[in-house]
Amino acid sequence: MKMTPLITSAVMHFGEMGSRWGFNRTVGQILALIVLNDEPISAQEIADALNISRGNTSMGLKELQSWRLVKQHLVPGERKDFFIPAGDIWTLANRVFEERRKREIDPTMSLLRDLLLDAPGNDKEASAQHKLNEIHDLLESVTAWSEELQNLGPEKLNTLMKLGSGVGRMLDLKDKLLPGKNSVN
Amino acid sequence: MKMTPLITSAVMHFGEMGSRWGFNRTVGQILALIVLNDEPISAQEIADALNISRGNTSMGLKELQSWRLVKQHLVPGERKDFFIPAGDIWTLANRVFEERRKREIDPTMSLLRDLLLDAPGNDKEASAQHKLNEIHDLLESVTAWSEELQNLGPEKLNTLMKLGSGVGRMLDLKDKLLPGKNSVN
DNA sequence: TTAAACTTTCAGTAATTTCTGAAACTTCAG
DNA sequence: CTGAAGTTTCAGAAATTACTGAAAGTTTAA
Repeated sequence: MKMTPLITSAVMHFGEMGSRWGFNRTVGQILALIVLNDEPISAQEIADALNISRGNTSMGLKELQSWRLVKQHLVPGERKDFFIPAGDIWTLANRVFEERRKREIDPTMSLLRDLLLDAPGNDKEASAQHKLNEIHDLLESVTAWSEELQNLGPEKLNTLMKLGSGVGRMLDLKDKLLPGKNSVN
Repeated sequence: MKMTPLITSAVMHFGEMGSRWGFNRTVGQILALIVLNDEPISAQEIADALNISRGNTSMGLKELQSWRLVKQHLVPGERKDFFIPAGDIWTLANRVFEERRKREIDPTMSLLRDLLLDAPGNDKEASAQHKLNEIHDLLESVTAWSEELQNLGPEKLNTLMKLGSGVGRMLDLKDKLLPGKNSVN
């Protein structure tokens, strides 16, 4: 399980970026190692390759499983657990996206909903509430849309993304062809 | 500058979420306070309202300015600086998005480009490189697309988002109407 | 040019987060 | 059963990140 220089660089980078992506250094490193490795890899091999404690490895793997980024792969004859990525690159990116939405947006939406239920105590509060409402609506649109996009599936999503500036033109086109169909939601 | 209960709750929550959104607790609190406050507010008032040191306040404001989320607002007669949001809610959300892309995606794209330049040393490296390439392409699409969407401007973007599941249907429609126009990029 | 009013910086401290490793637990072959 | 091979947990140590407050810096009115 000696890492090649290329893999080492990538693993180290994913470690450094880890905290910006919502997990910590070792979790990022473990993820990179599992993704870049062609073979299923055991917890012990991971600990050795990254020079981290067995306990830390176990926690990192647990977290990656909670993010649904890696999964266990049981090898028939073997006693120990092996790990592999939970899907292709596209799937993994999606999972990170979704999981982050849950952690970064959902709690705020829920708080905002609560705060908007109370009657404002005075003008200041009324104005603040109005702004909180704007934030809530924005987050709601973004959430709904991201779910929509996920439902499109990889192929269509790719078509849409590759469309580039064509999206703008397409919207115009649609307005001409299907007037009054804006309220699809 | 006594905060009302509503504003206090919101400010505290934005503080707690701060770290998940890419900055720290006080920065989140300061942002919320500036956004929810109708009047421009001075650094000293912020420090008092949040019970944080003047130094910390100054650093937080500096960071928020580097994110282009708040800006100075010079009041004619006054000596001190006042602060206000750098735009409406939509603009602010966009800035956070953009700024995070810079911090979370761009460095990785740049590393991946470098790693893909080297010739693979063996089969393992060749395979890893292939995966890194996939990641690179994915990030590139996402980046390009998010720029595209920003160029659409708020109104069109909103139309697109509100379209909901209509997007899928629209893509089908487009294929029928404009066959062979997929390669807009 | 002075000094009052304000801002920024930064060394040291406090708070938080991550990591280790030993102990407890689980599973299974013999 | 028993113990070997493995995993998980968690209290404390280490590392990182955030915060304070005093000192240095800046600006402007007089």
